[in-house]
Amino acid sequence: MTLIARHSNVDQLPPVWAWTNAIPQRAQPQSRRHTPWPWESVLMLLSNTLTRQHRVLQAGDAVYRAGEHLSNLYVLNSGFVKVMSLASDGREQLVSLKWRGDWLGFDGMATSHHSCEALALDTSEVWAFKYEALLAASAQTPELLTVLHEAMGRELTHDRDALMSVCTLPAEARVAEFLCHWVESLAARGLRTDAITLRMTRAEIGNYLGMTLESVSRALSKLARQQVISFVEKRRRDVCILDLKALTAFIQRQ
Amino acid sequence: MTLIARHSNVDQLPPVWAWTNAIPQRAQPQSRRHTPWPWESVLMLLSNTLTRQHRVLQAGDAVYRAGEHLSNLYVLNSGFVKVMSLASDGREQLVSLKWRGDWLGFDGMATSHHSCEALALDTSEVWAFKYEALLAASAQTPELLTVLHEAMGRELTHDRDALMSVCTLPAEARVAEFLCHWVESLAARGLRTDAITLRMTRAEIGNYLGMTLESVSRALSKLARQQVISFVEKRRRDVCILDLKALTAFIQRQ
DNA sequence: CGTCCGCTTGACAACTGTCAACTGTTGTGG
DNA sequence: CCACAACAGTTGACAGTTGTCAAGCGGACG
Repeated sequence: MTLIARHSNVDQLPPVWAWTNAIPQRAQPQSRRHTPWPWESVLMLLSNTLTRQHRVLQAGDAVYRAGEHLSNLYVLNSGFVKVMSLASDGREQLVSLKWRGDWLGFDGMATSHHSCEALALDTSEVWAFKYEALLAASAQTPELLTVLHEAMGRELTHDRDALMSVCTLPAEARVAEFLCHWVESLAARGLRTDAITLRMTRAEIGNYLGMTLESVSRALSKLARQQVISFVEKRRRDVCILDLKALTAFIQRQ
Repeated sequence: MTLIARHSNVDQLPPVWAWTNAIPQRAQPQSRRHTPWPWESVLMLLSNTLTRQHRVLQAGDAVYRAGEHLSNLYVLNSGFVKVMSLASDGREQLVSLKWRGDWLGFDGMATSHHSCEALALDTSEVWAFKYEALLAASAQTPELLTVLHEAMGRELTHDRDALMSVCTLPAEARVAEFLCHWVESLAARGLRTDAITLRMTRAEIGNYLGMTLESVSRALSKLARQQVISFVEKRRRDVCILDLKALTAFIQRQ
């Protein structure tokens, strides 16, 4: 339990946060691509200008389902959500993972009907905003519109990064990048980045990264063998990041 | 020149259109995922509510470049544009192809700086709209905001379809899907769909689909060998769609 | 006319998927 | 409380798709 290694730059831990399982720490230096955004002030802006509806979800519950009419956009206030795209022939694709502060529901804007499903992977809380009300408020408050567009732009950028990843990187590198991106997401929210709790099966990770669950398992085993990561006891979903530099190096070569 | 086969449902050809190389025909039944949108009325709405700046580009010219400040959004009025995402380590990824009526520039909304490059693959004309002016006008005209958001939603949906394609389909199927999608794009614009002019090298197609140029070449050769497509004379970039049903069948099985 | 570039094709190698066996954990019902 | 089934994960052997390398062809263009 206390075997989790800590990065040396953790000099002081802030008070415990209402955040799933993870203990917050000082904000860390950000990566190049994923610059921090003031999601806390965004949440405040939203609370001040709009009425919201809170919704608590258990793991497995859907925020929205494919085909549903787009009536709300959502902001994830706590927990962890996966977004699945469904093809008519039965293929499923995990296209995005969402953390605190992320928006949900943009995939419904093209046709007014959601083209994806958003499923909670952990106990989660979302704030639901009526799409119409959001648009109306945006007309009054340009700041709100900017916030919305920034979020959409980030989603677009993320999807394209994902596409580049599966198109240009070999399987092992994709797994390494997956872990790095997870770390960045935690860092951007001021959470500790020395250990991550994958609340997904190997099959889900594999689907997300375009490979089989066996390849995911092998890649993780190799990273562990090389002391880049380690697992907490027998819990193979709790990953300690032993050497972030080595992990990022894995993305580039091989 | 006249060797191009015609689908039997072409009973009458409308007058020639100012569209690159392709001759328009009756609008065809749309696919499930890519529903038609009234891009012509969108163009009219835009011309009525905003001042626009026309810009003509030659093949190779950039609509915008990565890193540039987001000052305009663009609507492609004619021609053909590719959008490239650039990684800091030099990798390049063709993430999107744009036809008439498509919007360009959303990738800059996350950070106010474009994260991609948009390069003309053919002589093209874009309409540039000041982003600030567009936002201001959207506050006045809700219809305009809806149009904008629909376009962003479509882009998001497209990117996720692309991700699912590279993650779940084998190389040959991806090539077939690429051709099908091209046909759908032509159909959605009322253009003839029996022949398409790829204004891209095999390497560009391969980059787009996450495979090597050799794999693209082999896949196209196989489709031609099976009479699903054919090439116009020696021009290996002009593809006739002989059997659209067989082509879509290629997406599913193998 | 010669070079460069795009494309095709073959031979081979390598990465990754498939199949199978095994372990360990979790949850359920007798 | 235990036996059992179901599920998640790991690992090995093997096969197959796809990448790599190379050669050759033909068109475009100076």
